[in-house]
Amino acid sequence: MSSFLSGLNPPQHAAVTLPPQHALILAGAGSGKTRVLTTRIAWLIQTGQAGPHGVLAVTFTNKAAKEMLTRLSAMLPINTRGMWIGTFHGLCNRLLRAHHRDAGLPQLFQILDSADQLAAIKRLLKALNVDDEKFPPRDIANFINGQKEAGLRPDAVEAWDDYTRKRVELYREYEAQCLREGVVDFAELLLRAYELLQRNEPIRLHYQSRFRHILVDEFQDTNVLQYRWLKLLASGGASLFCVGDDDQSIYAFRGAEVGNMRDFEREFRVDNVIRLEQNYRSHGNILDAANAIIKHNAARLGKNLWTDAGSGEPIRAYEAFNDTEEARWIVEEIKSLAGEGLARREMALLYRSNAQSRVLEHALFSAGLPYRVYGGLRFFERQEVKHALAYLRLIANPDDDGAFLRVVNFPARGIGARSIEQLQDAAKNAKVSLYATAQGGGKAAAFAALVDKLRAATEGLTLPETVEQVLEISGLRAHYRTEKEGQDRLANLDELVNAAESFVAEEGNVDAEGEVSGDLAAFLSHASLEAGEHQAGEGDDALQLMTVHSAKGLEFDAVFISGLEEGLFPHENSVREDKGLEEERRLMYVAVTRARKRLYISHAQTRMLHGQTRYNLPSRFFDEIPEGLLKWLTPKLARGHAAVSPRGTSFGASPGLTFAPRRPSWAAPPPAAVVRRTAEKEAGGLRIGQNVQHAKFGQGVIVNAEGAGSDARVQVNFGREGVKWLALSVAKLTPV
DNA sequence: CTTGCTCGTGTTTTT
DNA sequence: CACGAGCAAG
Repeated sequence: MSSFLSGLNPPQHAAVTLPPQHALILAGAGSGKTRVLTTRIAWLIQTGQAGPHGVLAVTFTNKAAKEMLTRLSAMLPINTRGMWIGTFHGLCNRLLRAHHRDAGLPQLFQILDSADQLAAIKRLLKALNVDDEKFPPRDIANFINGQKEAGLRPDAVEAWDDYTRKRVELYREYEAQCLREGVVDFAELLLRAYELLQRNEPIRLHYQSRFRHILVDEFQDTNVLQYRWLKLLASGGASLFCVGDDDQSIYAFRGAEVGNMRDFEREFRVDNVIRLEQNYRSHGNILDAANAIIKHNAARLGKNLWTDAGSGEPIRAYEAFNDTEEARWIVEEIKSLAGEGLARREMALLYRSNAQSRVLEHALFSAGLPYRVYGGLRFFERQEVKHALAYLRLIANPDDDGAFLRVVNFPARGIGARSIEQLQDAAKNAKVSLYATAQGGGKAAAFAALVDKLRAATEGLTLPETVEQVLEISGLRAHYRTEKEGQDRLANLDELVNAAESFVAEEGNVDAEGEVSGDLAAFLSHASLEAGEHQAGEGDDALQLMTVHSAKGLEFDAVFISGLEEGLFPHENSVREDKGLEEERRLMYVAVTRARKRLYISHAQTRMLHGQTRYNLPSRFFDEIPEGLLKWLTPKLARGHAAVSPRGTSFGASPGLTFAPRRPSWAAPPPAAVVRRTAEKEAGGLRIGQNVQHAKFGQGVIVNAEGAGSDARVQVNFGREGVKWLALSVAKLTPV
C-alpha cells in the first residue's frame, strides 16, 4: 500500500503502524527515530485515521520541527501549513496568542529570551533595593525558572528558611513586573499555556477533542511541566506516541526529567514499548565504543545498539602537549581527510564548552580552512540587532520597560543615569510604564515622541519596510555609520531587513488576517524563540564547529571530539553532583554516536583557562573505550593507570633529581615565559606539570608547589580524586 | 553626560 | 582572557 512503509525494519514498521494507543518508542542513536515519527504521522493521515489538523507533534528544537515538516510534505501531498508541529515553546506561544484574553495577556505580549530575563531581574533588584551580592540575579533567574518548570506559582512554593522566603518574594515581584510590562519569559510560555488549558474548560475540551494523536520527539528531555501539559491534552482520550532515548538525556540541568519515561509507561499503562536498536549510521567500532562507554552508567532502561555495517576504521586518539597543539593537529587531520575527498560540511569538531572554540577557530582561520560555528552569539542576540528589536517592541507595546531602557539613550540623546532614575521613580509612584511617565516632559518626552513617531511612520507599512524605517528614524544606522568598528554592525542591520523579508515570504508566518501589527508580533516572537540559526554561509562547504549539546540530532562522516580531559569533559562541576557524572557520560555517548565513518578523540596535557595554564589528566572516557578499538597516534606516555614512562628517571633511584621536561619531541617548544615560570616553581626536584603516581590517590599531575627542603609541598590534581596539597617528606610520589 | 580607564570576577551545557 | 561594573576626567 503506502510506498513510504517499504524499507522500514520490523520494529520500525511495528511502531509506525501501531493502532491508535499510547506507545513508548525507545529509539537508540541513529536508529531512524525521526523517520519513524514522520512516517507515523503520514501513515495516520493516509489511512484516514487522522486529519492533518488532528495531529499534534512536539519537538525541542526548531531544527527538528522544520525537518519533520519537510519530510512530511515530501511523503504526502498535503499542505503542512496550519499543522500543529513545533517546539513546546512555539506551540505554547501559538496557544497564548490565540487566547491571549483568556490567558490574561495583552495581545502583543513580548517574549523575553534568557538575556532579557536576566536584565529584567537586575532591574527589579535595583528597584527593590535588594543586595545583588546576596541574591545574584543568575541564581534568582534559576530559582524562578526552576519553580515555573515544576509548575509552581509563588503561592505554591514552600519556603522553610528566610533565604528562600526572600527568593519567593522576588519571584512574586518579578511576576508582577512582567505582567505590568506585558512580557513573558520562556518558562512562562509553558506554565501559562498549561494553566490556560487547566482552568478554561471550553478551551481544554476544544483542543482535547481536536488532537486525537499527540506525538513527542526527544521525550527524555521533557520536564515536569511539559509532561503535565501533555497529560492534560491527552486526557480527553487522545493517544500519546512518545519517542525517546534515556541514554541521550543531556538536559537534566535545565529541568529535564528522564523519569518521565518510566512514569509515562506506568501511568498510561503502556504495553507497547518498542525498541529500535539497529543503527544505520555508524561503523561497528564507533558503535562498540559508544556501547562500552554507556555501559558504565547504572541508571538505564537498557538497550544495545548494533549494526550490520562493517567495523570500519579504528578510533584515532591523540595526546597533545597543549590546546594550541591539539588544534594544530586537528587542522592537519582535517586537511588530510579533505584530501581523501571528504566534504568539509561532513566533518564536525565538537567540544564540551563554547569557550574552547576560540583556540580551534584561530587555528582554522590561520590555516584558511572554511568553518562555521554553531551556537555562541546568535544573530538575534547581537547588540545592534537587539537594539533594533527594542524599538520594534516599543512600537508593538510601549509599556515594555525593558525595551524602553535598552534604547532610551541609544544612540546617545543626553538621557543619562540620573534622568533615568528620576523617570523610574516617577513611574513607580504613578504605577505606570516608563513610556507613559516620559510623556510628561523633559528630555525623555522627546524620546516618547520618537516612539510615537515611529509608530505613526510605520503604520500600514509591510514588515520589512517597518524595520527599514525604524533603523533610519531611530538613528541606529547613523550611529553605526560614524562608529569606526560599525561596519559589521551595519551589515547585520541590513541583514535584519532581509530577515524580515524572508520571514514574511516564508509560508505560514503571515496570518490570514495579515495585519502588520500581527506580522510584527509574530516576527518578534520568532526572534526570541528562534535566536537565528540561519546564519550566512549555511550552504557553504564549511567545517562544522559546535558544542556536544548542539550536535545532538546531527550526524557527520567524520567527528572530532576535542578537550577530553578530567575537569573539562567530564566537567568538574558535574563530577561533584551525584547524578552529574552519568549525564556527562551520556553527553560523551551522544558525541561518539554523531560519527558515521571516522572518529577522532583528543586531549591536551595543558590548556589555557581563565587566563592561566591548567594541567589536566586525560578524561576517564579514554579508559572506558576498549583498547582494541583505539589507535593512538601519539606515543603512549603516562596514560592509563598502569602506564610506564618510556623516558625519565626513577624517582626512588635518585631522589631530588630534576626530571627532564615531559614535553614530547614532536611538540613545539613552549614559549620562553612558560619555561621561566616552570623553573621558578620547581620544588623538591618535581616540576609543575609533572605526572606522578600516589599509592592511594592514583595518578595525578603537579599543578603547584611551594616551600623547599623538608617543608616542600606540592599541589597535585588527581582528577576524580580531587586536588590535594601533599608534603614531599610524607607523601610517596612516583613520577610517571 | 559621556568617555575611557582600572579593577575584579568568573563560565558547562540551552529552548 | 574578557567582559562588566565602578569611577575619574573631559
